[in-house]
Formats: sequence, structure tokens, C-alpha cells
Amino acid sequence: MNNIFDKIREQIFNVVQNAFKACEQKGTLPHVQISDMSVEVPRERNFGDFSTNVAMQVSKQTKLPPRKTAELLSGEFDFTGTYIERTEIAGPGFINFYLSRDWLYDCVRIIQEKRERYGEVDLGKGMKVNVEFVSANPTGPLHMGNARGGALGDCLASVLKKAGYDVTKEFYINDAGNQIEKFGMSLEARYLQLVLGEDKVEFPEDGYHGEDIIEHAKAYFSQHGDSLMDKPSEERRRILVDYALPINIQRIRDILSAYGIEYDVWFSEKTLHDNGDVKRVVDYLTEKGYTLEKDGAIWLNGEKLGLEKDEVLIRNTGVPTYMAADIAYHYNKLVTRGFDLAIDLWGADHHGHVARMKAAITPFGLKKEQLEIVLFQLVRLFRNGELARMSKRTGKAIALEDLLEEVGRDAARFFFNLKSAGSHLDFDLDLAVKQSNDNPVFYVQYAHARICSMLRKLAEEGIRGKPVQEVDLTLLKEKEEIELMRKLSEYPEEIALSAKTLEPSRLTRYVMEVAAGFHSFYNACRVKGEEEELMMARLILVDCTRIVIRNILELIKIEAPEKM
RNA sequence: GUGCCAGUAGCUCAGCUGGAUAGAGCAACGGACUUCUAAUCCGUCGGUCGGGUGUUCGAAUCAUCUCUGGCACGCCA
Repeated sequence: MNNIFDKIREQIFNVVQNAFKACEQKGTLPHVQISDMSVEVPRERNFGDFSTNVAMQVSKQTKLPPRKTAELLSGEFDFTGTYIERTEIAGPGFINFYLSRDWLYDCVRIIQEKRERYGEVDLGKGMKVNVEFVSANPTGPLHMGNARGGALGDCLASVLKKAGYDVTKEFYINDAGNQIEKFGMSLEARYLQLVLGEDKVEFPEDGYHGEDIIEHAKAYFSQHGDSLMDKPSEERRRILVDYALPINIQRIRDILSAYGIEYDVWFSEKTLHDNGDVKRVVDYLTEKGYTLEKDGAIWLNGEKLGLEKDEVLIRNTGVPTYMAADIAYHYNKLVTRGFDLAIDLWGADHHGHVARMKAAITPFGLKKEQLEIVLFQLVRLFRNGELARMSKRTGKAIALEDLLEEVGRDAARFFFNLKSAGSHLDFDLDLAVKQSNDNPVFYVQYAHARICSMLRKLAEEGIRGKPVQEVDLTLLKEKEEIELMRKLSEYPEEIALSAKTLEPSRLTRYVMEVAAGFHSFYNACRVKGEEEELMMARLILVDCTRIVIRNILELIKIEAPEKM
């Protein structure tokens, strides 16, 4: 048993179920089917350690007021072999369970035994999951949307791993299609401007206007001179793209790596075109009657898939659209490579694509649920209380690179993981760099450093912890100690919930609560200088706290400093 | 115009598969360092959960209408 919550839920469920049976035998209650019985930690401490709503849930079946049902059940409760000491009926019919503190001490023992593996749950049961995130166009620098998506995706992948999923992290390189055409066009125009003079060559209106395009052209020119001038335009563009694209991709890899993100797979869109997958997928859809021809193009039949409108798959020029490639890509993930589930993180501006993408995989015998899209809202940066659009350094739109330089990796990752994906994020640049009490990053890191410092100080005096089996944990009974143990006990639950809801941000908020619990404990209780037995018990508790904080910081890839 | 997301304390946000008196941080105010790190802690103040109606034992949570903000509606991705 590594999740104390599961154990307690099981105990409470059994106690309740046996009570129902006893009532049924006595004839005081009819036979009931227990469904939707919740066992939760109540909001208020004086409502007990755990509480269930079962009496309310079955009120329709018992045809009795919930409180009455609760009373009848309570009369039959048998707590033998459980943590439960007593119960109370409260409110509209809640049954509140008051537990012996042994459950907390057992939890401490679990943490001591599991160490860095504490928090693992087997929700995924080895299910193969592909988490795809960032997947930025390799035609320019990474922006704030990529930064948020990166932090969320990376942490989600870590959480899913911890929850027992077999996770693959993936970056989809959009190295084919329209934007690459534009990239080539833009590079060519800059190159020609360089050779012929800026005013001699007009820059395409819908080209990429960024400084980086000019830099690529300059760099190529300085290495190869005007050798491209006697080549046909098409070849010239291809050569320039072949030159600049790998540089951009490498740059993206480097910045993401500095951001703490390492992918398992870098998947090239181009390979899907080159090996015929895109064509095959469209042909299959056509064969099965999911496409129609209109104006010389091949469209995905919206009506047949329950969509609002049709979508072009193959343009009348014969060139496939992004949609066609995306279908082939998801086919590749879910069929060719056999992932049970694909999770994509997209900026909220792509929400219109969600329904069609999920629908588009169904003709292949896949279920819509096998593709989960996590949408995240866009980011606004604030500096000096004002909307910050531009980088201090470059005067251009703020890139991930600029953000890392300004606030650092820890703050960036922490802040992007603080708010749920669905809420708009206002990122306070000043707060993120502030080394003070209102910066949550430091708050958590400080708790960890403080613990390490305590352990160091004790070690200097030759005091070291004992194995938990030799320690009397029942000495931990101060309010702050109890609260801290409770908080630590929730960790596996938090992992499970984060994984279920695909919301890694709750873990960031949770670790702040752990840190708060520790700081309160620290101010209320001493370790060093206390009587030996108590000191040893508290040492265990402090060590458990260190384990959990470090565990989570590692998971969200934020440094856990031993000194501050 | 249609669709999606959001609207909760002065600010930033949790809570949303219906549950008890709606929470946290920041800000404001008042306290706590001769003792393991005060980057900390303790306390006070702060709310018509955008508004209306409905569903029910019970609604911040579900339905519906409405207001406000963001986004999307392309042979772009």
C-alpha cells in the first residue's frame, strides 16, 4: 500500500457497505445500490478527517431523509481493524469520520520507505501516451505562447509518468508546407536584396519580416557569396531553406534545452509527405466516402463527420493542406506507432481545430477520446504594472530567450505552471525576479533550503536521524505537525488528480501549500535542542517534507537549492 | 452573425463530474527574531461567486437567457 488515501477510502467504503447490509437484514433499510459515494477530506477541520455523502446519495432509494439514513447506518458501524475512531452526522446528512492519528504516522512510514518514489500512483497502468507540445514553426524564434505550452507540456508529461503512464514527449517539426514556402521566399528576397541592393528587390508582403531572416541571408552570403544568383528561383529557395532550417531547429532545441525540456522524439512533418503517408490517408478517407470534390479540391466531408463545415485536404493545386498532414500525423501516432492516447497542447487560438481533428481520426477506427487537446490561453507580460510587449534587449517582441535571460528558468517554469491552462495568464516580470517574500518561487525554494540547513546544522553536532522503525512517531502531535503530515499525505492524490484532469498546475500550487505547512511548523516547533525522542520524530517529519518538496521541484524541473 | 473559452475579495487566481459557514497568495493594518535561515510566522480587514430564471433536499458548480472581455470562423497553420 503506497497511497494512504486509497486504504482509508477502502476502509470507509467497507464499513459503510457492511452497515447497509446489517440494516437490510434488520429490515430498517431496503436493499440499496451504492453509487457515487464520495470519501473526501472535508473543508473544515472540525468536520472530521474524512467525510462521505453516501446517506444523501441513496436518499431516493431509502426514501428516508439523509440524516435518518445516516443515523441507521451509524448504529451498525463496526470499526474493527480500521483507523476510524468515531463518526458524527452533520449538516444535511454527511457522515464525518474521525480517525486515529495512526494513519498519519503510517503515511510518514510510507514516505520514509518510498523516498523519491513516494507519490507514484498506478493510474495509467502502463498506457502508452504521446505528449506533443510547443511544435513551433521553425521559421522564427519561440514566443510566450511556446513558453507557456512548453512548461505545461513538460510538466504534464512528468506528472503522467509519475501516474504510471508510459510517456513519450514529442516535438512536431513543421518543416513542410506553406510556411516553409514563405520562409524560402523570405530568405530569397533578403538574399537578393543583399546582392542587388535593398531597393532593387521588393520584400513579399506576407513574408517573414523578422531580423533573423536577414541574418540567415547575410550568413549564407558571407559563406557562399553570390553563387545562388545563376540558379533558378526554386532551387535558390530550396538551398536557402536547407541552409537556414537546420540552424533554426537547432536553435529551438538549444533554447528548449536551456528551458529544461528534452524531447524523446523530434518528428518531421516532411517525412509524412515524402513517404506517401499524407496521400495514403487522404486516399483512404476518399475510399471510405469521407471526402468530396469541389472546385477542383478534395475536401473532408464535414457533414458526414458531424462538423460544421467541410475542410480542404488537397488544394486544387494538388498540394495537401496542414489539415491533411495533421491527420496523417495523428494516424502515425495512434495507429502506426500504437500510442493508446495522444495529447496535444495547443494555444487557444487553435480551438477551432479541435473538433475537426478529433472527428478526423474516427474513420480510422480510432475513438475521439484517444486524442486529447489541452488548450492554453495566451500570455500577457507585465512590467512596472504595464503591459510589456517588447524585449528590453532587442526592442522586439519578447522571445523565450529574452524571458529566460530576464527572469531565469526557475521563475519562468514556475509561473507558467501556477495557473490552470484555461485561464489567461498575466506574467509579472518584476515579481518573477524579486527576491522577496511575495515571490512564490523563492517561498518554496526557501523551505527546501531551510530544511537542508537544519539537517546540516544537526549533522555538525553529530546528530543524525534514526530509521523510522526506531522512532516514536506518536510524539508528533502539535497542531502544526499534524497539519504538515496531512498535507504530505495528499501528494499521491494530487498526482492522480493532476494526471486525470491534465492540469499539472495544481501540483505547483500544492507544493506551495507543503512549503507553507513546513514554514508554520518551523515557527511553532523546534527540532534541535529538543529532547532526544521528540527530536528524532521531528527529524523524520522534516526529512519527509524535504522528500516531497524536492520530489515536486524535480518533477517541474525547478532547482531545489540546499542553501539560499 | 455563429461557435469556443473566460467573468469568484482592491489585484492575481483556486474551488466547477452539484454538497456543510465560498478559499489562497499579494496588497492594507497589527504583532513575533539573545534560540535549527525573519526570503519566515501569527492575527485582522476584505465577497449580491457578472446579472436573471429554471432543475433539486441542496447551485460558484448543471440548464437556459442576458451582459462584458478574449479568441476562432481561409484552398493559413
